[in-house]
Amino acid sequence: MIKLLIAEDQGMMRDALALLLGLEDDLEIVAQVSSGDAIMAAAETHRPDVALLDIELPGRSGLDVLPELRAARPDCAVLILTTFARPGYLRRAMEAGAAGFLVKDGPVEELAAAVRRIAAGERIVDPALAAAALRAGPSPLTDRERDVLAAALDGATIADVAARLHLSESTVRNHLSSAIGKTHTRNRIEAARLARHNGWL
Amino acid sequence: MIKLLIAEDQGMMRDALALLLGLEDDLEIVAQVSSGDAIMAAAETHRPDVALLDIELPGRSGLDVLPELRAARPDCAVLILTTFARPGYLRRAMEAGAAGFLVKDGPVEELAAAVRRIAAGERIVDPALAAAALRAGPSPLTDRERDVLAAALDGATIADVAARLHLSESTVRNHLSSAIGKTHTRNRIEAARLARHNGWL
DNA sequence: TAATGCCGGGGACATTTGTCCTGGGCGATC
DNA sequence: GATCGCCCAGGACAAATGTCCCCGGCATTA
Repeated sequence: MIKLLIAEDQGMMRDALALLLGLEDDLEIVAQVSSGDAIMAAAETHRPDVALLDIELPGRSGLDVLPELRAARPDCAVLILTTFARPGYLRRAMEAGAAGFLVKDGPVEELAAAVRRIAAGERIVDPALAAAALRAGPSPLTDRERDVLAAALDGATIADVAARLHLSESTVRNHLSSAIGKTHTRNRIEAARLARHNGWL
Repeated sequence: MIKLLIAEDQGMMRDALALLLGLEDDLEIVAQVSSGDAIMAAAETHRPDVALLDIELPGRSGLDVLPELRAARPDCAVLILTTFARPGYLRRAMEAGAAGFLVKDGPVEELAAAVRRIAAGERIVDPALAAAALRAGPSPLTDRERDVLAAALDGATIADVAARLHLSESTVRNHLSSAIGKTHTRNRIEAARLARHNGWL
């Protein structure tokens, strides 16, 4: 019997996954959580064999929790299940020790199969996505450039970003300019969008 | 027997919905499509009693198809099922004759219940969302302002937008300035984000 | 020890953006 | 026929943005 933890914020998707996987004879859902903050506690109490983690979650993201979960429960395999096929997501997931990476686009049958293979010790990666990850390369951004881009993503002015990060406007300007150059874009909006698309934020 | 059409692009969600609803004795899935372009043809050939439409779809959006579907098959009730609880979405859906509006956050049980009630002629709306729709009011934007905002959403410069819409830069500037004023925001990024959030695009 | 890279900060400068004003054309409405 | 709102367009101007310099501090590496 493979014990499963599901972390997914969208109620309908979470219920559906739990119901469908629960129908399988060899699978058992031992925990369902809807926020990233709840993952660790649920993993500690229910000791699942496989954790199904969404990335975009309220609280901490699945990718954030991943390293901690791997450290605390190395025998629990992690399958990242996400809507967005972003190269940087895949890269970070694999570097943090995920056993698999699945996009929600595929048919549901893929899911149960992937869970079984992962429980058996295999690794699962979408080949097309892996290629994209290699093509896009690792993030060219420094930590600060990432921070500044992330803070500028919602249309904040330079003054806003400077205030939010406790930096001077000059510094913010310089980091932004540098990020724009590295991403070969024309302004911070394009730079921020590209960075988000590649999973660099 | 209630005949159902499902339009949903995310494979895993579509499969899960079809499977779960198919388990109900009084429901029958007669068509599943993954793009907005395919909805009309499927509705014509399979003549469903209820159509479950996602909004964000490749090709035409569910809201785009809605009026046409209502006109061609008035006896087919439409239930909009979406990830995003945007006031403008709800408003457009109801004005175009949708019988219900459901957010994917809720539990799956809601869904089958909603389908039955809609098939029986009732109307379903999330009360909290309805309140938000009334609070946000109708879109204050003119058609052109909407176009220009939508074109500027991805970080395009004014020159880009002007070229894309075959307008002069002055005109684009003016429409943007007007949209910024109407949305009480500080720049086009904020204006575009707010408009998208409210479902005005 | 020297070189390198990231970080925080500042100044000068050109470009872009946003605002306000003007104007003409067009369709709907009164 | 006049009025109103929207559309398109241009000019003038202030503010924000992006680029290119500069500097010093600090940690890692060669």
